[in-house]
Amino acid sequence: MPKSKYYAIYRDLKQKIETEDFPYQELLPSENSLIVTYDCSRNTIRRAIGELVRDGYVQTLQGKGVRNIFRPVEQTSYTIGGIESFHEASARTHRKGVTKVLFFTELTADAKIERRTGFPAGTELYYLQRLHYIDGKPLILNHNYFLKNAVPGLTPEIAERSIYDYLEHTLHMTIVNSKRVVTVEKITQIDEKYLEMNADDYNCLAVISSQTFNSDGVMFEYTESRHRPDYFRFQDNAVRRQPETAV
Amino acid sequence: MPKSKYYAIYRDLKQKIETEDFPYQELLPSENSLIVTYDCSRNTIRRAIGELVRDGYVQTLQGKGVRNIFRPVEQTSYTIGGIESFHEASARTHRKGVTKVLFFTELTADAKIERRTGFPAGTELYYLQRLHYIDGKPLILNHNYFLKNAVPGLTPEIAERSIYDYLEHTLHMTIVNSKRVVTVEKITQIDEKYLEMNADDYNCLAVISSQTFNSDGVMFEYTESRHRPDYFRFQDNAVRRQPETAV
DNA sequence: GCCGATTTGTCCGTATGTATC
DNA sequence: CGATACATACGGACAAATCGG
Repeated sequence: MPKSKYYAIYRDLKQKIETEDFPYQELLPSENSLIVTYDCSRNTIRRAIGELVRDGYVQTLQGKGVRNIFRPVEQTSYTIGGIESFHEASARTHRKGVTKVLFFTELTADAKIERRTGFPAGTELYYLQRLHYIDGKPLILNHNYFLKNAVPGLTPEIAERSIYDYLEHTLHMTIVNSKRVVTVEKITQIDEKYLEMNADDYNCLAVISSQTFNSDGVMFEYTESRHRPDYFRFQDNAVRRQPETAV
Repeated sequence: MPKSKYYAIYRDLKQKIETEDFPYQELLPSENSLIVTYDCSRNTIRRAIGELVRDGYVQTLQGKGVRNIFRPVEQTSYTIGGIESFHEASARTHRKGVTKVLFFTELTADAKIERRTGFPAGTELYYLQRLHYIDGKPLILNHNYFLKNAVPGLTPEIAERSIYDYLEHTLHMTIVNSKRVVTVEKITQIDEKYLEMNADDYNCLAVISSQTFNSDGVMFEYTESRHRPDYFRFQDNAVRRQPETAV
């Protein structure tokens, strides 16, 4: 948990915005007054505010101030920008998350797996299929590929609990970043069966493919998360930069 | 166009990474040496590097350095994090983008539109449907709602060229941020007709709903972009923050 | 295991530019 | 025009992580 000063200020401001201590559409206190409030430097305040901008909580306006534009939103969403395990996400949204391991094996990557995952052919991997239930409903079917020598000792029991917890707290791995792509794909018979869908209804689902890297710069995980479309929702806040071609 | 020093350094480093002036998986020159190279302060370098982290180009490792993890990727993607008009996006990816206006009208929001868009009932709006072609194929069907009094004088002719260009260069509006949600929805007859799809094949499509705000803090646009699933691709780079519940 | 050099992370203070009112 | 507010940039100090001797 980041215990830095800017992060504490960021969380405090964020919470004040969420609880409407700062009114919607109004300007927050100026940077200079926040400096006094939090007894810190200008840079530290600006850094906290910068995070809030990325979150879509506020917009900064040169010469005017910082406006609160936060609106509460359905919490079923997967928010972009951060990496979260399934268990962390369900805890954050106060839902009951359960994971069932459908399949667990070791295998060696071939040409087909290389194309799909990016792991070179010949790499030794763990491959597993897991089904995630939220409030009792099977909503996400995961295909995970883990680099065997980066994740030694993985077992179905661990996979049922939390792999990220195992990686971070037992193996002391540092997870750094994850490149993700959202696409829409045709449903397969496997999807239909486990996600309890009917191809006469929706015949597609939302797929998040991700390549995750640790602090050694190695991609240790490739995952394809297949989401039931009627419960899928992915959020983002984009900030406008003046285009290169502008006057 | 941001002409600040940090931004110039950011672009220079980015370009050097893309052209492999810095080798993949290796560390970039240290901050101290970059300070000499670019004749600037440490903060300025750090800011440029921070942007590269957000882009997923590099990862920073305390005590070690900054590692290049950039891999070239298909350019059909919509990248997250920035706001781009359709014309800007097709220029960036060197594709031929054409827009056709299917429908253009003025209307007043009712309860149904309020639920869908967030514009209060009674608000006067422009409503338009536009079809975007990429390299001759109709790939995106847009439903746009614009706040009439924020976007006066909008015409079908402008909508065929570029509305954002009109907003920024004629009306001198400053577009600030956009809240977006990606979902998967059932195809409609309209989609089927204009996107030249067949519901026996894919019966869903990817939908990006966005609420866009200007520097007065008013939401002036609600748009629903309906994408042909076989050409849809949305990219993201996520950075791991240590979870709150960590030891 | 320890120490020192290197490198990134956090924080502070200050100065100047630019937009708003 | 002046006061206020955010944006950019500089320089310095110390902490924390890494690595080699």
